[in-house]
Amino acid sequence: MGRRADHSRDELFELILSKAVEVVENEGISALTARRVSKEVGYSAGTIYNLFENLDALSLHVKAHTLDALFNHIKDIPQGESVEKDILALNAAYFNFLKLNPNTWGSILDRVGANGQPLPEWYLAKVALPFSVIENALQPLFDNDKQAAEYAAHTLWCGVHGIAVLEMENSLEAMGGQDAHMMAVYLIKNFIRGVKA
Amino acid sequence: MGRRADHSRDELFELILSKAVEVVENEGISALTARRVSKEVGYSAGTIYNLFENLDALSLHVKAHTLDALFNHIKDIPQGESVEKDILALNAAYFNFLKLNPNTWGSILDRVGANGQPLPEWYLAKVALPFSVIENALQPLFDNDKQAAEYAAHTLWCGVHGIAVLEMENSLEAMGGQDAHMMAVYLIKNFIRGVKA
DNA sequence: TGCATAATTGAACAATGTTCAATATAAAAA
DNA sequence: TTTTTATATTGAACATTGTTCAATTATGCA
Repeated sequence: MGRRADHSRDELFELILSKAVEVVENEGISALTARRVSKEVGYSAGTIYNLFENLDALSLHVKAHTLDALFNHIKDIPQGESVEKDILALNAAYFNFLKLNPNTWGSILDRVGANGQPLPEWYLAKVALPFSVIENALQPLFDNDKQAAEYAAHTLWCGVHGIAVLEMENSLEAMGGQDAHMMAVYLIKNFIRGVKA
Repeated sequence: MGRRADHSRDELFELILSKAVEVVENEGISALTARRVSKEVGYSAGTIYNLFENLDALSLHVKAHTLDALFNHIKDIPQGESVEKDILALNAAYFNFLKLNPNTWGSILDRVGANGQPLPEWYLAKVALPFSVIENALQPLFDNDKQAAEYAAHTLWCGVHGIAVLEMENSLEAMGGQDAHMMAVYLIKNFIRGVKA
């Protein structure tokens, strides 16, 4: 078959990406294969390679989509109470997102940067967005020192991320099956108290 | 070829495992294939399946080996100064280990528990060992409350782990390329100060 | 020595990512 | 409208993967 009138190049890009997201949401990143996506889209496997350099590129876009969704999920959380309450609200929203999206969020952990290539700028920018929300919430602790708030936000949220990662891979089983959300609460409370002290 | 006198069953198990570790150390987990390991060992690929249920089982043993190595790397770090100094010494050793063993440590993150199966008990026990070292170091902060020290150790070290994870996948690039070790120091100091307060 | 047991092989299968010559269609030119 | 050009799409093909298993061969024992 030759050129179709079905979709423009951009439409096809979005179509493939949306079907890929759907597959990952429903069945996890391991189900994301060229033939599987092509079947969902109604094109042959080769067509995918016309729009994405390779499968890694496609899965990177799926991950980017998840980062967008996470950002949208936390960016409008009501803020303005105490720093601790604000951060804990973001934390709750974060773990809520993970519970709602185990497969897509799990895909973020899979083989990121494992191909040796550095992550592209546009992707790193999406990684940074959720962190910026935390930074804003922490800012009052640091007066007008943006650098300090940024550093604290990065540090604290990497920590929260670590708890989520270990939960995701079922390693929290090794520690009496503690609840990840509550562990994060404990980490946050003590971190903030330490910063204040 | 039939049964050889070269190795006993146990010897062959260890031989395969040690070659697998070697491959992962040198080239990363993605180089761990049945044919590759079998070539290193001098047996056919089928033989591996005589000793390991499948490749996931082999790679789980490789990861377990890494956990052992990590535990051995930190278990004799001198302790007995202040809690903060003790923990920071462990932290330094931890990041030193990661720097020395990027491929094997990176393999720990790869697809753990992604097959849907729960992790076996013997593996979870190895995950728990390094945490117990942290627990001992934190104990003085909690008098004789072992539960509290354990919970704090789990929480804090999951946090440190998270920083290490993001560094490993090059995502710290998204935050101005901060030094992971120093971020962990910052997290630890504030956490301990918070617990003390 | 011969037999039973078990270990080892290697071919085979299905599935994967990826490439690319052939082809069919749409757009442009005549 | 007809012809030409350009390009999107296919599907077969290749290399590599995990995994299985009948056939084979070596070992330990009777």
